[in-house]
Amino acid sequence: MRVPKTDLVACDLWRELIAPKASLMDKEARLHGTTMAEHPQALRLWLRMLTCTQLVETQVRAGLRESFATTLPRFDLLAQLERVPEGMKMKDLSRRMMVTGGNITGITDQLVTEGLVQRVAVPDDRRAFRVKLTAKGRKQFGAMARAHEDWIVQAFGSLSDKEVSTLHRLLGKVKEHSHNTKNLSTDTL
Amino acid sequence: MRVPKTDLVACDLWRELIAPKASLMDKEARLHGTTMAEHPQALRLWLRMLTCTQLVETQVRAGLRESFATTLPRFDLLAQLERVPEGMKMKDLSRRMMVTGGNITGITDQLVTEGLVQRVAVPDDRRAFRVKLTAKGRKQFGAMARAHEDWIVQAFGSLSDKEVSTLHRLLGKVKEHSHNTKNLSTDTL
DNA sequence: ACGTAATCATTTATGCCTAAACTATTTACA
DNA sequence: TGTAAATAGTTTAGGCATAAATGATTACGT
Repeated sequence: MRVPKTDLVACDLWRELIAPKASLMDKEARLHGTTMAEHPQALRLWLRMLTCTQLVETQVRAGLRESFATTLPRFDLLAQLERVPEGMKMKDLSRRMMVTGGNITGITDQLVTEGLVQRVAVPDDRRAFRVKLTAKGRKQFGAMARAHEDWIVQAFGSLSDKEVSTLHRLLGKVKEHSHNTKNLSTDTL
Repeated sequence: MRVPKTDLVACDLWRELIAPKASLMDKEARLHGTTMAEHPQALRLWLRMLTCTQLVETQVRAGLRESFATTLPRFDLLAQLERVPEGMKMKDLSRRMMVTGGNITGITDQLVTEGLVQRVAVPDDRRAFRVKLTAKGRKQFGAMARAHEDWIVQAFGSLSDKEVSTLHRLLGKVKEHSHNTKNLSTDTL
């Protein structure tokens, strides 16, 4: 984690600083009438969320590296393919993994040289490939997925079932809101 | 947003898949008696959290790039320095930002050539530097911080105050748990 | 004191990730 | 049909991130 990376990035803090600034209502008014009152709370939430993500991600990355000599992006790509026996086009992988196409090219190249996936030509579109797991890839992913699941369960092991589902629900709202507003503001990617 | 990048990384999905596997109690037992019952729920939560983080992070990165021609890691480093007029040692920056020392060296180099920070020798330790903001750096960071705050408030704008504080509290538990267990399992970094 | 160990910063090698430019193909439409 | 636009994938240049090795300095134990 990482994202890691991206540009991940995370500052653990400079939190609980951020002097209380005036003009709270102005900013709130700009935000199509939400009920959010003081911004610093959202900022603190964001920084904490970033920290949590990075902590879990770091552990997962270390596990993948130490136990399987692989990386999180490669694991993620294999995971996409695992339940799609006929494979996926690179463009679809790009969309699903929320990364750029050039990135998919690189990760796929690695997995091809490791013999875990293969590129298959698409009959009716000579531009496109279909990336699919090899038998070796399917076997190797199985072992990684089991370990991965353990790591994640452990990472959230301090929460009750109810707390997990509350988190899941609230983050769902954040996700939907982000998806809805992103096309309006900056149409990146 | 990742983050970044990070090795950030995120797969949006292969979620709501993961066949219900047997041996639930075995794994639960391994987890020092938490109340977590079915793992897939934790996995789904994790993937959603990763997605949310990456969505917000992508927007922040785009904003920093388009509005200020800078990057998230540089912004994060400036943020660390902003409230510490005497500056911080590179080692401290590394710890606070949860990245490796070599990374801090690179980001600091960039900010030095941009004239936003400077390295100052530490009198009683000729190995170390103290990195501090220049006047230009302090001014530039102020503008970025204001915009950044707006973006974050907007990203969480669909949540009520209560929901924000619930999220903050639950993620606090995850964070503490991670901090407590990480030294026991893998002592990375 | 002196030598070993720890610490601070940097360098090197490698990989992920992006944005932007490019190639090749397909689609649309006039 | 022929040309312009869109699409699939790759390439390139640059920044972020890590792990591991190195150099310089300081701390420590005996």
